[in-house]
Amino acid sequence: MPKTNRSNAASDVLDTVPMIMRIIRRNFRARRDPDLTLPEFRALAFINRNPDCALNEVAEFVGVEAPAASKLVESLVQRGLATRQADAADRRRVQIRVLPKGETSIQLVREHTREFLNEQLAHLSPSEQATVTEAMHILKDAFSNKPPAKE
Amino acid sequence: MPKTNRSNAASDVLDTVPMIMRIIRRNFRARRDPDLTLPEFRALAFINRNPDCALNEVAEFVGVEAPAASKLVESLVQRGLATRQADAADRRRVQIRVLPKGETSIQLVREHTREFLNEQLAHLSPSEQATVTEAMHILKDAFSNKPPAKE
DNA sequence: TGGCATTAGTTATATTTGGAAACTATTTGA
DNA sequence: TCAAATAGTTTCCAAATATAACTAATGCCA
Repeated sequence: MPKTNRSNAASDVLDTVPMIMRIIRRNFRARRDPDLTLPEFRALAFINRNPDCALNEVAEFVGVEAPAASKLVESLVQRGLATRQADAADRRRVQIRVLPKGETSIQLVREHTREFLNEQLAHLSPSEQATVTEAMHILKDAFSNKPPAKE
Repeated sequence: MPKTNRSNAASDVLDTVPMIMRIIRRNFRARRDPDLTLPEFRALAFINRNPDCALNEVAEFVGVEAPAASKLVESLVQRGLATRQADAADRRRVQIRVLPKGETSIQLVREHTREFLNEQLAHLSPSEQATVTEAMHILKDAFSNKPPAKE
């Protein structure tokens, strides 16, 4: 049985991370590329992180069924943001990739958000910034070392 | 204005927070109350944080227009998760509240997520946990002290 | 090898969802 | 007191999504 209480890092993460995420999302909504819906942006970002990914992976990540993902990717392809080609090894699969145009589109948004966060964190002291940086690295390791929680 | 930070806390936050959020959301999706959609859950959580809030506040938070929010809240009310009563001071407004049933529904999900995070962070050393906790408090302050992003 | 089951993705159809506009009720304010 | 404004709801329509059916490719194993 897992121990509870104390000042519990998990509770702090659960309080704080969604809060920051809401703020990021609000900022995103205000500044987003007007002809890129949020699911489209999310799909594009996922594909960018996972080059040559399959359609069902995109579907799972965005949280929609295969047909919706198919149309979503289709529209990205139509607009020259991504490509979709049959996998040579298994010709049922498609390999989806982000094209330079799509990449710049993502990075633009990302840069906006980064600047926004920078403003928000500008008033922190150097030691506070160092603590934040250190914590982020700790968390990144903690979560990427054990990505899937099996059951 | 202090530009150009070396190891840039903002970049670290931007790398890490969305990643954790994706993991939280995947966990949520796997365990969520099957008859509570994600917008419904988000609305309920918002109402819980903001008792007696108005409809347009819910709408803005969830990111939909008023009619959609109206239907959403209606469905919460129908299922006994929330109440909606006219504000005595201004009878055009509604005051929305979470009912005990809705509250337990939220807290159940929250508790699941907290346990999940706890597992993920269980392997951190006490000093690492302390760093995380400290960073979370720093970030919470940084973001709640300056909620509106000026231009 | 042949043939059947499975898998990935697309197309077709139906349902649901969400938005704009119109409407009701209430408040403001001139 | 009446016009304008505001909060929310209802109506109606367009867009988004799911389910089901379909195509094509692969795996399996007899």
